[in-house]
Parts: sequence; C-alpha cells; structure tokens
Amino acid sequence: MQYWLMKSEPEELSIGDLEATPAKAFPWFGVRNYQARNFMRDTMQVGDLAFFYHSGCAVPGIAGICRICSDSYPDDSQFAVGQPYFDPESKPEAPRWYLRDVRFVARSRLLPLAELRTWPQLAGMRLLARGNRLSIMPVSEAEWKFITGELMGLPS
DNA sequence: GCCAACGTTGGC
DNA sequence: GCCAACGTTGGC
Repeated sequence: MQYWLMKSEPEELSIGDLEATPAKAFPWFGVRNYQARNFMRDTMQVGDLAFFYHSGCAVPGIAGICRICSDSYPDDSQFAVGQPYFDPESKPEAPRWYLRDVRFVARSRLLPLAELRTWPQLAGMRLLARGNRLSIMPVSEAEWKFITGELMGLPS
C-alpha cells in the first residue's frame, strides 16, 4: 500500500467529475513523462490511495482523494491521430504510454499549494521541491497522515 | 556521452 | 502572458 499525488487540470478532469460518478473508473490518460509513466505502469498497486491535485488553474492545490482501481494498460489516447495526446512514435504492438484507472474516494476542502508550503510538517514533500514538474509522485506515509488527519480532518 | 536548442509544465 | 525549471532531441 503506497500513497501518491496525481495532478490534473480540472478543466480536463476534476475531483468533481469523479464525485459526480463515484462508481465509475476514470482512466488517467495523457501522462507523457517517463518517470510518471513508470510510477503508474510499474510501481502502483490496486488499492493505493492518491491525492487528486488540481493544476493549471486559478488556485492550484489538493482537492480530494482517489483510489487506484486497475492494473496498468496502454493509454488509448496515444493512438488517437490528430488528438492532443497522439504520439506518432508509439506503436500499438509496443505501446509507450500506460495508465491506470482511478475511482472517487473523497472530496476535501481545497488545500492550496501556497498553504501546503506553510506547513513545516510538509517541508520535505516532493510536490513542494523547487522546480518540481512531475505529474505523478509518491507521498510518504507521514505526509499522507498529516494532510488527511490535520488538514482534511478525516479520521485515521 | 556531451550539450545546445527546443518544447512543455505550471505557478504566478 | 511571462518565465523559470525541467525533459527530450539530435548533432557532433
């Protein structure tokens, strides 16, 4: 059981979209970074929990929690000619990009990036490291427990 | 294998 | 829209 943080632009997919259809498995499509792909393809396990992070919006921050609910499989969007995530270098017989499905767990109050930076307990968080651009990254158990317990007020 | 150029991410 | 930081590409 590991913890993660997954970034999404809410205009594309938001925690509200998951919440609106909590039984649905949402493919986490569009990741085009090898390190993030490797986390999804190789390291994640079904049942892992992840913070759902809203990026590229007015107030970026953690907006809720989702659960990894599938094994990894090829991201269809890499083969969609003319679409934003098309990758002409990737072949169906050797897909380059893999994803997993996630499902809604909880919405939280928005925890803005600027607020997360103020907590000494989170000073080592990868999300807050200078120049960090990874869209999928591990979260330590201590960070997870602090955020869910102290900032979200969820029972442990 | 180095590294400059370029494209992308993502906060502000 | 700007720009810092990073990842990728490709020439050498």
